[in-house]
Amino acid sequence: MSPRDQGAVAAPGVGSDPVAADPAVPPRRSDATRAAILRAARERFAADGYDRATIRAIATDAAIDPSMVMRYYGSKERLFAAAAEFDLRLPDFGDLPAEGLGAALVGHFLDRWEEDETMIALLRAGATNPAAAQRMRQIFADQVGPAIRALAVRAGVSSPGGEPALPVEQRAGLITSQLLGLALTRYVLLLPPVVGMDRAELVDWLGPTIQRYLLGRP
Amino acid sequence: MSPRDQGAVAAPGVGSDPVAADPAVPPRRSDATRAAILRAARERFAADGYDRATIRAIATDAAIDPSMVMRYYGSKERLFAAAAEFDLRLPDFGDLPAEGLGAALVGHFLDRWEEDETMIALLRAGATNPAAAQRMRQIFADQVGPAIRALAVRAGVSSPGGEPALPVEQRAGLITSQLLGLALTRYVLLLPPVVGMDRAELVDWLGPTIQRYLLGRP
DNA sequence: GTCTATAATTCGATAGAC
DNA sequence: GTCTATCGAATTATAGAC
Repeated sequence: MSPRDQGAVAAPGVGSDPVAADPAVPPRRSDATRAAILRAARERFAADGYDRATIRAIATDAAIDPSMVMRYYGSKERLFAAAAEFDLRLPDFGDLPAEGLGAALVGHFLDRWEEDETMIALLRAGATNPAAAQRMRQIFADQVGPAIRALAVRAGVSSPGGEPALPVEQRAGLITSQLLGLALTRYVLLLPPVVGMDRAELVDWLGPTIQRYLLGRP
Repeated sequence: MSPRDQGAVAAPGVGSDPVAADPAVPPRRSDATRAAILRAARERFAADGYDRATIRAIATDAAIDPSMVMRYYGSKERLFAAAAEFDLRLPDFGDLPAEGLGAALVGHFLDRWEEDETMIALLRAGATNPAAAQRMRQIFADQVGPAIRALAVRAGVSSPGGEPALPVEQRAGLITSQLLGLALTRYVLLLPPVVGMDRAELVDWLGPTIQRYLLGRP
Protein backbone atom coordinates (compact mmCIF):
# COMPACT_ATOMS: atom_id res chain seq x y z
CA MET A 1 0.00 0.00 0.00
CA SER A 2 1.20 3.50 -0.65
CA PRO A 3 2.16 5.40 2.50
CA ARG A 4 -0.07 8.28 1.51
CA ASP A 5 -3.14 6.11 1.09
CA GLN A 6 -4.62 6.94 4.43
CA GLY A 7 -2.18 9.46 5.75
CA ALA A 8 0.47 7.97 8.02
CA VAL A 9 -0.02 10.74 10.55
CA ALA A 10 -3.81 10.65 10.47
CA ALA A 11 -5.94 10.99 13.58
CA PRO A 12 -3.46 11.14 16.46
CA GLY A 13 -5.37 9.77 19.42
CA VAL A 14 -8.86 10.66 18.28
CA GLY A 15 -11.86 8.57 17.33
CA SER A 16 -12.10 6.54 14.18
CA ASP A 17 -14.66 8.87 12.57
CA PRO A 18 -12.81 10.67 9.80
CA VAL A 19 -15.59 13.19 9.26
CA ALA A 20 -15.97 14.31 12.86
CA ALA A 21 -14.80 17.85 13.47
CA ASP A 22 -12.42 17.86 16.36
CA PRO A 23 -11.44 21.41 17.38
CA ALA A 24 -8.15 20.17 18.80
CA VAL A 25 -6.94 18.79 15.49
CA PRO A 26 -6.54 21.34 12.73
CA PRO A 27 -8.76 20.13 9.91
CA ARG A 28 -6.82 19.41 6.76
CA ARG A 29 -8.22 20.66 3.52
CA SER A 30 -7.81 17.25 1.97
CA ASP A 31 -10.16 15.69 4.51
CA ALA A 32 -13.00 17.97 3.50
CA THR A 33 -12.29 17.24 -0.16
CA ARG A 34 -12.25 13.50 0.45
CA ALA A 35 -15.57 13.69 2.25
CA ALA A 36 -17.11 15.83 -0.46
CA ILE A 37 -16.00 13.39 -3.15
CA LEU A 38 -17.39 10.44 -1.21
CA ARG A 39 -20.70 12.15 -0.63
CA ALA A 40 -21.06 13.09 -4.30
CA ALA A 41 -20.01 9.60 -5.38
CA ARG A 42 -22.68 7.96 -3.24
CA GLU A 43 -25.33 10.25 -4.70
CA ARG A 44 -24.29 9.60 -8.29
CA PHE A 45 -23.87 5.85 -7.87
CA ALA A 46 -27.28 5.70 -6.20
CA ALA A 47 -28.96 7.72 -8.93
CA ASP A 48 -27.25 6.34 -12.02
CA GLY A 49 -25.58 3.03 -11.20
CA TYR A 50 -21.93 2.24 -11.75
CA ASP A 51 -21.49 2.80 -15.47
CA ARG A 52 -23.51 5.99 -15.90
CA ALA A 53 -22.04 7.64 -12.82
CA THR A 54 -18.97 9.27 -14.36
CA ILE A 55 -15.98 10.60 -12.49
CA ARG A 56 -16.51 13.89 -14.26
CA ALA A 57 -20.07 14.20 -12.96
CA ILE A 58 -19.03 13.25 -9.42
CA ALA A 59 -16.28 15.87 -9.50
CA THR A 60 -18.71 18.52 -10.71
CA ASP A 61 -21.09 17.71 -7.86
CA ALA A 62 -18.23 17.97 -5.38
CA ALA A 63 -17.15 21.27 -6.95
CA ILE A 64 -13.61 20.08 -7.64
CA ASP A 65 -11.56 18.97 -10.60
CA PRO A 66 -12.00 15.44 -12.00
CA SER A 67 -8.30 14.74 -11.61
CA MET A 68 -8.64 15.18 -7.85
CA VAL A 69 -10.91 12.17 -7.71
CA MET A 70 -8.21 10.08 -9.32
CA ARG A 71 -5.55 11.52 -7.04
CA TYR A 72 -7.49 10.65 -3.89
CA TYR A 73 -8.95 7.30 -4.86
CA GLY A 74 -6.71 6.01 -7.64
CA SER A 75 -9.41 4.60 -9.88
CA LYS A 76 -13.16 4.55 -10.36
CA GLU A 77 -13.31 1.01 -9.04
CA ARG A 78 -11.60 1.94 -5.78
CA LEU A 79 -13.78 5.01 -5.43
CA PHE A 80 -16.83 2.79 -5.66
CA ALA A 81 -15.38 0.39 -3.12
CA ALA A 82 -14.91 3.29 -0.70
CA ALA A 83 -18.37 4.71 -1.38
CA ALA A 84 -20.03 1.33 -0.98
CA GLU A 85 -18.99 0.81 2.63
CA PHE A 86 -22.24 0.24 4.41
CA ASP A 87 -23.27 -0.65 7.93
CA LEU A 88 -26.81 -1.93 8.30
CA ARG A 89 -26.62 -1.09 12.03
CA LEU A 90 -28.86 -4.01 12.85
CA PRO A 91 -29.81 -3.81 16.55
CA ASP A 92 -30.63 -6.85 18.64
CA PHE A 93 -34.16 -5.58 19.37
CA GLY A 94 -33.63 -6.75 22.95
CA ASP A 95 -36.50 -4.69 24.30
CA LEU A 96 -39.07 -6.10 21.91
CA PRO A 97 -41.32 -9.15 22.29
CA ALA A 98 -40.21 -11.95 20.00
CA GLU A 99 -43.49 -11.83 18.09
CA GLY A 100 -42.68 -8.37 16.79
CA LEU A 101 -39.23 -9.10 15.39
CA GLY A 102 -40.40 -9.41 11.79
CA ALA A 103 -42.15 -6.05 11.86
CA ALA A 104 -39.17 -4.45 13.60
CA LEU A 105 -36.84 -5.71 10.87
CA VAL A 106 -39.01 -4.25 8.12
CA GLY A 107 -39.15 -0.89 9.90
CA HIS A 108 -35.42 -0.82 10.51
CA PHE A 109 -34.58 -1.51 6.86
CA LEU A 110 -37.02 1.14 5.66
CA ASP A 111 -35.38 3.67 8.00
CA ARG A 112 -31.86 2.79 6.89
CA TRP A 113 -32.73 2.99 3.19
CA GLU A 114 -34.33 6.40 3.56
CA GLU A 115 -31.57 7.95 5.68
CA ASP A 116 -28.60 6.56 3.73
CA GLU A 117 -28.71 6.07 -0.01
CA THR A 118 -25.60 3.89 -0.03
CA MET A 119 -27.68 0.74 -0.04
CA ILE A 120 -29.67 1.92 -3.04
CA ALA A 121 -26.41 2.71 -4.81
CA LEU A 122 -25.23 -0.83 -4.14
CA LEU A 123 -28.51 -2.29 -5.33
CA ARG A 124 -28.44 -0.34 -8.59
CA ALA A 125 -24.78 -1.07 -9.24
CA GLY A 126 -25.09 -4.71 -8.20
CA ALA A 127 -27.54 -5.38 -11.01
CA THR A 128 -24.85 -4.88 -13.65
CA ASN A 129 -21.47 -4.68 -11.89
CA PRO A 130 -20.06 -8.00 -10.66
CA ALA A 131 -17.92 -6.31 -8.01
CA ALA A 132 -20.96 -4.57 -6.57
CA ALA A 133 -22.89 -7.84 -6.56
CA GLN A 134 -20.01 -9.44 -4.71
CA ARG A 135 -20.13 -6.63 -2.15
CA MET A 136 -23.82 -7.28 -1.58
CA ARG A 137 -23.13 -10.97 -0.99
CA GLN A 138 -20.44 -9.96 1.47
CA ILE A 139 -22.80 -7.66 3.36
CA PHE A 140 -25.24 -10.54 3.50
CA ALA A 141 -22.60 -12.90 4.85
CA ASP A 142 -21.08 -10.44 7.35
CA GLN A 143 -24.11 -8.57 8.62
CA VAL A 144 -27.48 -10.06 7.63
CA GLY A 145 -26.64 -13.70 8.19
CA PRO A 146 -25.29 -13.37 11.76
CA ALA A 147 -28.07 -10.99 12.81
CA ILE A 148 -30.79 -13.27 11.49
CA ARG A 149 -29.16 -16.21 13.22
CA ALA A 150 -29.39 -14.44 16.58
CA LEU A 151 -32.94 -13.21 16.03
CA ALA A 152 -34.07 -16.62 14.82
CA VAL A 153 -33.00 -18.18 18.11
CA ARG A 154 -35.00 -15.63 20.11
CA ALA A 155 -38.06 -16.06 17.91
CA GLY A 156 -37.79 -19.82 18.13
CA VAL A 157 -37.60 -20.21 21.90
CA SER A 158 -40.64 -18.02 22.49
CA SER A 159 -42.79 -19.72 19.90
CA PRO A 160 -44.34 -23.18 20.25
CA GLY A 161 -43.90 -25.82 17.58
CA GLY A 162 -41.40 -28.37 16.42
CA GLU A 163 -37.94 -27.88 15.02
CA PRO A 164 -37.49 -25.38 12.23
CA ALA A 165 -37.90 -26.99 8.82
CA LEU A 166 -35.34 -24.73 7.18
CA PRO A 167 -31.62 -24.09 7.82
CA VAL A 168 -31.02 -20.64 9.22
CA GLU A 169 -28.97 -19.53 6.19
CA GLN A 170 -31.91 -20.20 3.91
CA ARG A 171 -34.21 -18.35 6.30
CA ALA A 172 -31.90 -15.36 6.00
CA GLY A 173 -31.98 -15.76 2.22
CA LEU A 174 -35.78 -15.69 2.09
CA ILE A 175 -35.89 -12.63 4.34
CA THR A 176 -33.39 -10.89 2.10
CA SER A 177 -35.39 -11.75 -1.00
CA GLN A 178 -38.46 -10.02 0.43
CA LEU A 179 -36.62 -7.00 1.82
CA LEU A 180 -34.53 -6.40 -1.30
CA GLY A 181 -37.64 -6.90 -3.43
CA LEU A 182 -39.25 -4.13 -1.43
CA ALA A 183 -36.26 -1.83 -1.98
CA LEU A 184 -36.20 -2.66 -5.67
CA THR A 185 -39.86 -1.99 -6.37
CA ARG A 186 -40.12 1.02 -4.05
CA TYR A 187 -36.87 2.92 -4.65
CA VAL A 188 -35.49 1.71 -7.99
CA LEU A 189 -38.36 0.62 -10.24
CA LEU A 190 -40.78 3.04 -8.55
CA LEU A 191 -43.75 0.69 -8.88
CA PRO A 192 -46.74 2.98 -8.13
CA PRO A 193 -48.68 0.84 -5.63
CA VAL A 194 -45.54 0.09 -3.62
CA VAL A 195 -44.41 3.72 -3.67
CA GLY A 196 -47.89 4.70 -2.53
CA MET A 197 -47.87 2.66 0.67
CA ASP A 198 -46.59 4.34 3.81
CA ARG A 199 -44.19 2.99 6.38
CA ALA A 200 -46.86 1.65 8.75
CA GLU A 201 -48.68 -0.24 6.01
CA LEU A 202 -45.52 -1.89 4.78
CA VAL A 203 -44.54 -2.90 8.31
CA ASP A 204 -48.00 -4.36 8.91
CA TRP A 205 -48.03 -6.40 5.72
CA LEU A 206 -44.42 -7.51 5.38
CA GLY A 207 -43.86 -8.03 9.11
CA PRO A 208 -45.73 -11.35 9.33
CA THR A 209 -43.93 -12.59 6.21
CA ILE A 210 -40.50 -11.90 7.72
CA GLN A 211 -41.66 -13.39 11.02
CA ARG A 212 -42.65 -16.63 9.31
CA TYR A 213 -39.34 -16.86 7.44
CA LEU A 214 -37.55 -16.11 10.71
CA LEU A 215 -39.19 -19.04 12.46
CA GLY A 216 -38.47 -21.35 9.55
CA ARG A 217 -41.66 -23.28 10.05
CA PRO A 218 -44.43 -23.61 7.46
CA MET B 1 -41.34 5.53 -38.88
CA SER B 2 -39.37 4.99 -42.03
CA PRO B 3 -41.41 3.71 -44.96
CA ARG B 4 -38.84 1.06 -45.69
CA ASP B 5 -39.07 -0.41 -42.23
CA GLN B 6 -41.58 -3.09 -43.11
CA GLY B 7 -42.43 -2.18 -46.69
CA ALA B 8 -43.21 -5.44 -48.42
CA VAL B 9 -42.51 -4.12 -51.89
CA ALA B 10 -40.17 -1.30 -51.06
CA ALA B 11 -39.71 1.08 -53.95
CA PRO B 12 -36.31 0.45 -55.51
CA GLY B 13 -35.91 4.12 -56.29
CA VAL B 14 -32.45 4.64 -57.74
CA GLY B 15 -31.48 1.10 -57.04
CA SER B 16 -30.16 -0.85 -60.00
CA ASP B 17 -31.44 -4.20 -58.93
CA PRO B 18 -32.53 -6.28 -61.90
CA VAL B 19 -33.16 -9.40 -59.86
CA ALA B 20 -35.82 -7.81 -57.68
CA ALA B 21 -38.65 -8.92 -59.95
CA ASP B 22 -40.20 -11.43 -57.60
CA PRO B 23 -43.88 -10.71 -56.96
CA ALA B 24 -44.31 -13.72 -54.72
CA VAL B 25 -41.91 -12.38 -52.11
CA PRO B 26 -41.32 -15.60 -50.22
CA PRO B 27 -38.90 -15.93 -47.35
CA ARG B 28 -36.53 -13.03 -47.05
CA ARG B 29 -33.03 -13.39 -45.82
CA SER B 30 -33.52 -10.36 -43.61
CA ASP B 31 -36.06 -12.17 -41.43
CA ALA B 32 -33.49 -14.67 -40.24
CA THR B 33 -31.02 -11.87 -39.60
CA ARG B 34 -33.58 -9.91 -37.59
CA ALA B 35 -34.32 -12.92 -35.45
CA ALA B 36 -30.63 -13.63 -34.87
CA ILE B 37 -30.04 -10.04 -33.80
CA LEU B 38 -32.98 -10.13 -31.40
CA ARG B 39 -31.85 -13.39 -29.86
CA ALA B 40 -28.29 -12.15 -29.36
CA ALA B 41 -29.58 -8.84 -27.96
CA ARG B 42 -31.69 -10.58 -25.34
CA GLU B 43 -28.72 -12.66 -24.24
CA ARG B 44 -26.39 -9.69 -23.96
CA PHE B 45 -28.90 -7.42 -22.24
CA ALA B 46 -29.68 -10.19 -19.78
CA ALA B 47 -26.04 -10.85 -19.02
CA ASP B 48 -24.63 -7.32 -18.98
CA GLY B 49 -27.47 -4.82 -18.61
CA TYR B 50 -28.17 -1.96 -20.95
CA ASP B 51 -24.93 0.02 -20.86
CA ARG B 52 -22.41 -2.81 -20.97
CA ALA B 53 -24.27 -4.69 -23.69
CA THR B 54 -22.73 -3.05 -26.76
CA ILE B 55 -24.04 -3.20 -30.29
CA ARG B 56 -20.66 -4.52 -31.33
CA ALA B 57 -20.90 -7.48 -28.95
CA ILE B 58 -24.48 -8.23 -29.99
CA ALA B 59 -23.45 -8.17 -33.64
CA THR B 60 -20.54 -10.49 -32.97
CA ASP B 61 -22.84 -12.96 -31.21
CA ALA B 62 -25.23 -12.84 -34.15
CA ALA B 63 -22.32 -13.33 -36.57
CA ILE B 64 -23.08 -10.18 -38.55
CA ASP B 65 -21.71 -6.69 -38.92
CA PRO B 66 -22.50 -4.04 -36.27
CA SER B 67 -23.88 -1.71 -38.90
CA MET B 68 -26.60 -4.24 -39.69
CA VAL B 69 -27.99 -3.85 -36.19
CA MET B 70 -28.37 -0.14 -36.81
CA ARG B 71 -29.88 -0.75 -40.22
CA TYR B 72 -32.55 -3.06 -38.85
CA TYR B 73 -33.38 -1.36 -35.58
CA GLY B 74 -32.30 2.25 -36.01
CA SER B 75 -30.77 2.78 -32.58
CA LYS B 76 -29.69 0.92 -29.50
CA GLU B 77 -32.71 2.22 -27.62
CA ARG B 78 -35.15 0.84 -30.19
CA LEU B 79 -33.28 -2.46 -30.29
CA PHE B 80 -33.76 -2.76 -26.56
CA ALA B 81 -37.43 -1.90 -26.86
CA ALA B 82 -37.85 -4.69 -29.40
CA ALA B 83 -35.83 -7.16 -27.33
CA ALA B 84 -37.74 -6.33 -24.15
CA GLU B 85 -41.11 -7.48 -25.42
CA PHE B 86 -42.23 -9.98 -22.85
CA ASP B 87 -45.35 -12.00 -22.25
CA LEU B 88 -45.68 -13.43 -18.74
CA ARG B 89 -48.24 -15.94 -20.13
CA LEU B 90 -50.12 -15.89 -16.86
CA PRO B 91 -52.80 -18.61 -16.95
CA ASP B 92 -56.02 -18.44 -15.00
CA PHE B 93 -55.19 -21.59 -13.04
CA GLY B 94 -58.84 -22.59 -13.52
CA ASP B 95 -58.21 -26.22 -12.62
CA LEU B 96 -56.59 -25.47 -9.29
CA PRO B 97 -58.18 -25.12 -5.85
CA ALA B 98 -58.14 -21.49 -4.71
CA GLU B 99 -55.90 -22.34 -1.77
CA GLY B 100 -53.07 -23.25 -4.12
CA LEU B 101 -53.02 -20.07 -6.18
CA GLY B 102 -50.07 -18.52 -4.35
CA ALA B 103 -47.90 -21.58 -4.84
CA ALA B 104 -48.99 -21.84 -8.48
CA LEU B 105 -47.95 -18.24 -9.09
CA VAL B 106 -44.49 -18.81 -7.62
CA GLY B 107 -44.00 -21.91 -9.74
CA HIS B 108 -45.17 -20.19 -12.90
CA PHE B 109 -42.79 -17.26 -12.45
CA LEU B 110 -39.86 -19.57 -11.75
CA ASP B 111 -40.64 -21.48 -14.94
CA ARG B 112 -40.92 -18.36 -17.07
CA TRP B 113 -37.67 -16.90 -15.72
CA GLU B 114 -35.76 -20.07 -16.44
CA GLU B 115 -37.12 -20.65 -19.94
CA ASP B 116 -36.89 -17.04 -21.17
CA GLU B 117 -34.15 -14.69 -20.06
CA THR B 118 -35.95 -11.61 -21.33
CA MET B 119 -37.34 -10.88 -17.89
CA ILE B 120 -33.87 -11.03 -16.33
CA ALA B 121 -32.62 -8.67 -19.04
CA LEU B 122 -35.39 -6.23 -18.13
CA LEU B 123 -34.62 -6.55 -14.44
CA ARG B 124 -30.91 -5.87 -14.94
CA ALA B 125 -31.49 -2.99 -17.32
CA GLY B 126 -34.33 -1.53 -15.22
CA ALA B 127 -31.96 -0.94 -12.34
CA THR B 128 -30.08 1.75 -14.26
CA ASN B 129 -32.03 2.57 -17.41
CA PRO B 130 -35.17 4.67 -16.93
CA ALA B 131 -36.77 3.39 -20.13
CA ALA B 132 -36.34 -0.19 -18.97
CA ALA B 133 -37.84 0.68 -15.58
CA GLN B 134 -40.80 2.25 -17.37
CA ARG B 135 -41.22 -0.95 -19.37
CA MET B 136 -41.35 -2.96 -16.15
CA ARG B 137 -44.04 -0.66 -14.76
CA GLN B 138 -45.97 -1.15 -17.99
CA ILE B 139 -45.73 -4.94 -17.77
CA PHE B 140 -47.00 -4.67 -14.21
CA ALA B 141 -49.92 -2.49 -15.28
CA ASP B 142 -50.84 -4.51 -18.38
CA GLN B 143 -50.21 -8.07 -17.25
CA VAL B 144 -49.60 -8.52 -13.52
CA GLY B 145 -52.28 -6.14 -12.26
CA PRO B 146 -55.22 -7.59 -14.24
CA ALA B 147 -54.16 -11.19 -13.58
CA ILE B 148 -53.87 -10.61 -9.83
CA ARG B 149 -57.23 -8.88 -9.84
CA ALA B 150 -58.89 -11.97 -11.31
CA LEU B 151 -57.05 -14.40 -9.04
CA ALA B 152 -57.79 -12.30 -5.97
CA VAL B 153 -61.51 -12.61 -6.61
CA ARG B 154 -61.29 -16.40 -6.85
CA ALA B 155 -59.17 -16.64 -3.71
CA GLY B 156 -61.51 -14.34 -1.84
CA VAL B 157 -64.81 -16.10 -2.52
CA SER B 158 -63.47 -19.47 -1.45
CA SER B 159 -61.92 -18.20 1.77
CA PRO B 160 -63.84 -17.20 4.89
CA GLY B 161 -63.27 -13.86 6.57
CA GLY B 162 -64.26 -10.26 6.22
CA GLU B 163 -63.55 -7.81 3.47
CA PRO B 164 -59.97 -7.47 2.24
CA ALA B 165 -58.09 -4.79 4.13
CA LEU B 166 -56.00 -3.80 1.14
CA PRO B 167 -56.87 -2.45 -2.34
CA VAL B 168 -56.17 -4.99 -5.05
CA GLU B 169 -53.51 -2.80 -6.73
CA GLN B 170 -51.49 -2.79 -3.52
CA ARG B 171 -51.91 -6.53 -3.18
CA ALA B 172 -50.44 -6.88 -6.68
CA GLY B 173 -47.63 -4.56 -5.63
CA LEU B 174 -46.73 -6.67 -2.59
CA ILE B 175 -46.80 -9.85 -4.67
CA THR B 176 -44.50 -8.23 -7.20
CA SER B 177 -42.11 -7.11 -4.49
CA GLN B 178 -41.68 -10.69 -3.28
CA LEU B 179 -41.45 -12.26 -6.73
CA LEU B 180 -39.00 -9.70 -8.13
CA GLY B 181 -36.98 -9.94 -4.92
CA LEU B 182 -36.71 -13.67 -5.57
CA ALA B 183 -35.56 -13.07 -9.15
CA LEU B 184 -33.06 -10.45 -8.00
CA THR B 185 -31.43 -12.53 -5.28
CA ARG B 186 -31.54 -15.80 -7.25
CA TYR B 187 -30.62 -14.79 -10.81
CA VAL B 188 -28.89 -11.40 -10.55
CA LEU B 189 -27.13 -11.09 -7.18
CA LEU B 190 -26.67 -14.86 -6.93
CA LEU B 191 -27.14 -14.95 -3.17
CA PRO B 192 -25.89 -18.43 -2.23
CA PRO B 193 -28.72 -19.63 0.06
CA VAL B 194 -31.35 -18.54 -2.46
CA VAL B 195 -29.49 -20.07 -5.39
CA GLY B 196 -29.18 -23.26 -3.38
CA MET B 197 -32.92 -23.80 -2.88
CA ASP B 198 -34.74 -25.87 -5.48
CA ARG B 199 -38.02 -25.15 -7.17
CA ALA B 200 -40.17 -27.17 -4.75
CA GLU B 201 -38.68 -25.51 -1.66
CA LEU B 202 -39.23 -22.03 -3.04
CA VAL B 203 -42.82 -22.86 -3.97
CA ASP B 204 -43.46 -24.24 -0.50
CA TRP B 205 -42.04 -21.24 1.33
CA LEU B 206 -43.09 -18.35 -0.89
CA GLY B 207 -46.48 -19.80 -1.81
CA PRO B 208 -48.18 -18.97 1.52
CA THR B 209 -46.73 -15.45 1.40
CA ILE B 210 -48.20 -14.79 -2.04
CA GLN B 211 -51.47 -16.39 -0.94
CA ARG B 212 -51.74 -14.01 2.02
CA TYR B 213 -50.99 -10.97 -0.15
CA LEU B 214 -53.54 -12.25 -2.67
CA LEU B 215 -56.28 -12.37 -0.04
CA GLY B 216 -55.39 -8.93 1.26
CA ARG B 217 -56.26 -9.84 4.83
CA PRO B 218 -53.79 -9.73 7.73
C1' DG C 1 -27.69 -6.83 -48.33
C1' DT C 2 -23.41 -6.63 -46.46
C1' DC C 3 -19.30 -4.62 -45.13
C1' DT C 4 -15.30 -0.90 -44.70
C1' DA C 5 -14.09 3.37 -43.01
C1' DT C 6 -14.80 6.96 -40.21
C1' DA C 7 -17.19 10.81 -37.92
C1' DA C 8 -18.44 12.63 -33.38
C1' DT C 9 -18.57 11.87 -28.48
C1' DT C 10 -17.39 10.49 -24.14
C1' DC C 11 -14.92 8.11 -20.89
C1' DG C 12 -10.98 6.85 -17.50
C1' DA C 13 -6.52 7.92 -16.65
C1' DT C 14 -1.87 10.54 -16.95
C1' DA C 15 1.66 14.27 -17.16
C1' DG C 16 3.12 18.38 -15.66
C1' DA C 17 2.74 23.52 -14.67
C1' DC C 18 1.87 26.57 -10.76
C1' DG D 1 -2.87 20.65 -3.37
C1' DT D 2 -5.09 22.07 -7.28
C1' DC D 3 -5.86 22.69 -11.98
C1' DT D 4 -4.95 22.64 -17.43
C1' DA D 5 -4.27 19.91 -21.17
C1' DT D 6 -4.35 15.79 -23.32
C1' DC D 7 -3.81 10.84 -24.42
C1' DG D 8 -5.74 6.43 -25.82
C1' DA D 9 -9.53 3.59 -25.92
C1' DA D 10 -14.28 2.65 -26.51
C1' DT D 11 -18.83 3.84 -27.83
C1' DT D 12 -23.03 4.99 -31.02
C1' DA D 13 -24.08 6.30 -35.35
C1' DT D 14 -23.40 7.61 -40.37
C1' DA D 15 -21.69 7.59 -45.31
C1' DG D 16 -20.72 5.14 -49.05
C1' DA D 17 -18.29 1.30 -51.78
C1' DC D 18 -19.12 -3.36 -53.60
